Amino acid sequence: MLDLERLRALHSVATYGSVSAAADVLHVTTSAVSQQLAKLERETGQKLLERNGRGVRLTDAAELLVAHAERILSLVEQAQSDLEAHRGSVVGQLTLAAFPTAMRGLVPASLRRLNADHPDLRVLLREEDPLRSMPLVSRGDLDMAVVQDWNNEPLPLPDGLQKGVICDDVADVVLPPDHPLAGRDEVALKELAGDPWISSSPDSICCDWLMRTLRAVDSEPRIDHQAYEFATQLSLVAAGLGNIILPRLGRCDVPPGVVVVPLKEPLSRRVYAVWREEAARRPAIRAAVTALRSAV
Amino acid sequence: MLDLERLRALHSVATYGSVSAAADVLHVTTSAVSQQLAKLERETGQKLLERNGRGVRLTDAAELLVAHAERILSLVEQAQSDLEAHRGSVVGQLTLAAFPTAMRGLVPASLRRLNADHPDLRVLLREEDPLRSMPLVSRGDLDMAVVQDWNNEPLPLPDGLQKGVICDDVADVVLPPDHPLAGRDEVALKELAGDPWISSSPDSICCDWLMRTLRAVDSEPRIDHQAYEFATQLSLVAAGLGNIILPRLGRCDVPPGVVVVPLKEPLSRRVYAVWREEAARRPAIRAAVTALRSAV
DNA sequence: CGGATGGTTTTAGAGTTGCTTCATGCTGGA
DNA sequence: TCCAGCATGAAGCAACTCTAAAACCATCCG
Repeated sequence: MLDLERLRALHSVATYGSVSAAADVLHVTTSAVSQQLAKLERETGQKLLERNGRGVRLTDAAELLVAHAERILSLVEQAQSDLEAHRGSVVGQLTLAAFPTAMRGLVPASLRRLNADHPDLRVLLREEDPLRSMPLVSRGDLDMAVVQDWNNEPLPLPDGLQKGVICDDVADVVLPPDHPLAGRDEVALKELAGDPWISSSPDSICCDWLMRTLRAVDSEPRIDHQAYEFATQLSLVAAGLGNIILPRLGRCDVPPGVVVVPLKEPLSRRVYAVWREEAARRPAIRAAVTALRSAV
Repeated sequence: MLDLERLRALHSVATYGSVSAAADVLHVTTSAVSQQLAKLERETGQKLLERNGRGVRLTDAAELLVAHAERILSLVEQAQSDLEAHRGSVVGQLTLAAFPTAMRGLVPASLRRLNADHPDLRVLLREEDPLRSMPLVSRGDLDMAVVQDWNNEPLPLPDGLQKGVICDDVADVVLPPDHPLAGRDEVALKELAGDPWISSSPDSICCDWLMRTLRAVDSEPRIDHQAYEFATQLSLVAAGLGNIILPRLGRCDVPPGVVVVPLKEPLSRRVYAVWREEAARRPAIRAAVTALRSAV
């Protein structure tokens, strides 16, 4: 009888391309994975890996087995999920990540409610940008991630994941006190072409998006400054160094003087929860989605 | 992660009705099965078995899990089978049973040929009546069984098994030397109504069939004698104690005096090989079927 | 050419698992 | 009430599977 752990090891090698990457995902040493695969080769009587340069390559037999393993492992997770659903009660452990703003403006209230409604569920929380959190959900290190996309750029959802909408989050422009348009009731983005801008963390999904959005109205957008936190960014705005786009979710107090102006064509981002489709029926997942939605 | 061995234990309990029966099928002690199931309960966090009289009963959660397990275990065996098929070469071990006549008239030649063509395949052979061999194939104790049915009574095939026709085997009537119809070229069964008959082993498929077949021409068939081997039965016929129906397959020398007479409406039985459908693609299974067919 | 580098396999040893045996508990029928 | 049948629990032993460390191997680069 084939062993599930071994199939999983092989599957991970196929997915992540090397023994060491697989070991990483499975949280064991490469030695363990290597030994498991050697045993799998003995059991099946077939060569599964061959050395290929510094790494390994799967043989045809291994590819065949991986195709089966994929279906088998998926069925197994579905079985677990169904079993939890049958139990009905929300218990156990849920590992959750959220992007920074949600972490402040959305998650705390949701989590308080989730804890109150389901005291036996242990939620482990961490802050993570969508670009990083979604692969972690796929590989099983996270059960759920709170992510967002912008209305002008839909988020690509990795295979095997499902998403549910949590809410929409409108963003405004924040201008320095002495900005010529500071007195306006609303402003169009292209009126701000040529202004200097302040962005958040350079390798985050937000920064990418800001660049592409400004490019639509300004061939050479000036993103002159960068700061991780909105509070810091607002200080820079107060000092007259540039504008920012500030989502309403998780907004903190703005310093005196700076002006928050709504956009004529509103920019909004949509907040989602994502999870593995095999886990869709877990009561803990359902409860977390409900809690996130009700906190808005 | 659920463990396949544990799922299999649960599945066996569901299929065979008790922990001890399951242990029997899995070739371990009841204690081992009991411990595995206890562990499975801890892992899933749900009660799976409850005591019921002297035995156990599955809970709803267990039934749910069994339904999943069925699909998972089937996929796993298919994967193994596919993997062997991919390898192509006929190696490993094949456990085969055949009904008594086939054991003598069909299997020896087939097996010699199979061994010659595939020296690396180890075939384990045993004699077993179809009524017993087919459940053994289902439960995995046998890989293949050679069985037969009669043209007037198709064989019911258990769920999950497949069959392939090997050959047809015509049967004649054997009459004592002094029988009034002993000189005939052929005879109709109903002409023999009222004669005494000799059958083989009382709990075999052949004896059942003989009874039902004779009843079609004789409301009160007289099955007066019983002997396990055809050679013995023929001696009884030679002694004038009754008639027998003798299949041509595996026929041994008939004693002097007794007369073999073909039937007007020939009775024939069809010989099949049966195997688990999950194992259908195993090269060893294919090779064995081929060898059986070519030996006819 | 030769050492540094990134990756895999091998080996030895420790901890864990899972089996068997034996003992115990529980239920239903003689 | 006792016995037979079935399930569970504890102790001991064998097998497994992990980690750590070292060996091995192909590539890259000075």
